[in-house]
Amino acid sequence: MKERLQKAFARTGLRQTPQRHDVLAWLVRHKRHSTAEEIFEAVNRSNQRLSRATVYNALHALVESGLVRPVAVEGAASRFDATLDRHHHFICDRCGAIEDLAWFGLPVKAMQAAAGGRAVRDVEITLHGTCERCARGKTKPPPKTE
Amino acid sequence: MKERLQKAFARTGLRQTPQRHDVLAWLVRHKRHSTAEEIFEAVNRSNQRLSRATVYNALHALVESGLVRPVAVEGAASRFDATLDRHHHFICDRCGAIEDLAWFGLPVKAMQAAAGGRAVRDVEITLHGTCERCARGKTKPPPKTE
DNA sequence: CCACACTCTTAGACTAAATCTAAAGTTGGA
DNA sequence: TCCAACTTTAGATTTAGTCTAAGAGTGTGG
Repeated sequence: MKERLQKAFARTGLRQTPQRHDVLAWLVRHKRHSTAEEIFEAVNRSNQRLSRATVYNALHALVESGLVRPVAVEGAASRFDATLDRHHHFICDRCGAIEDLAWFGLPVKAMQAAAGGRAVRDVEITLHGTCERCARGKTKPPPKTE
Repeated sequence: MKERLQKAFARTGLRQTPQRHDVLAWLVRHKRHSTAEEIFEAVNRSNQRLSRATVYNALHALVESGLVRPVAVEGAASRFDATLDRHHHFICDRCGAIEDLAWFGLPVKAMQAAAGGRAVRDVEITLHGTCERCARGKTKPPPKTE
């Protein structure tokens, strides 16, 4: 694990500070999609002491170098995701949970046609719907009677 | 136009207040992807006087009823998008511009396989890369030399 | 091994986005 | 008309994220 992170840092040329290491390690270890605040608390709780600003700095550096990906969630604190493996996301309308989905390919031709002259670096796919827990009625049903 | 909005409201059963109308009208008329703040200023500038909270209320009601879609942008105020027509999005890494792309279909089977038992309501696709303006060097190049 | 330049981290102030609250205004149905 | 439910309002409040200035860490040339 240590080595995996070492390599990741080496590969991207990003200087590895203890703080950056801890942030990335947390994201790799915990597959949920944490907010900056959660990471801040979690890492501080364990060993290292690091400031809020450092969490943001580290996250930005990691995103910049591609080791971490921001998961865009509307109307809430953004979440982050170590992406040493490719995957898509599913967000539940009702409870807001973010789940990982297996990677599936895209219609590259159609996509490039739509993109026109733009240089595409990455594609982000998010499915929205109802997660299995919510579908089973584990959470309160939507207020609409209709 | 008026009628189009009328119909949209009727279709969803959402009560049409002047404020909601104005917010939706702005989004339909201006194809850029506005923030709540922009809408607040724009609508107030013209005719109606409406409070910040109302803009948020209206946007949430509209999103709820499907007339408007939030465009999740990490690390910035969320933007909104009247979607009476289907399309995807492109976000420029460098300048942050959000552009609409022509709709293209997805590999439905693979997608459903990845989704497993989850009920999918919608799919959101966002391409990331460099927009044409930035590619032409109209903005400062990235600091990396590498 | 030291000095210097550079990068990173820190605490806390600050800004901006979004929500909450309590009161007043609308609306439609009985 | 009257009532109950819903909507809007202004402004306070909460929360996310950035900024700043000072200090610590790192690495390279001497």
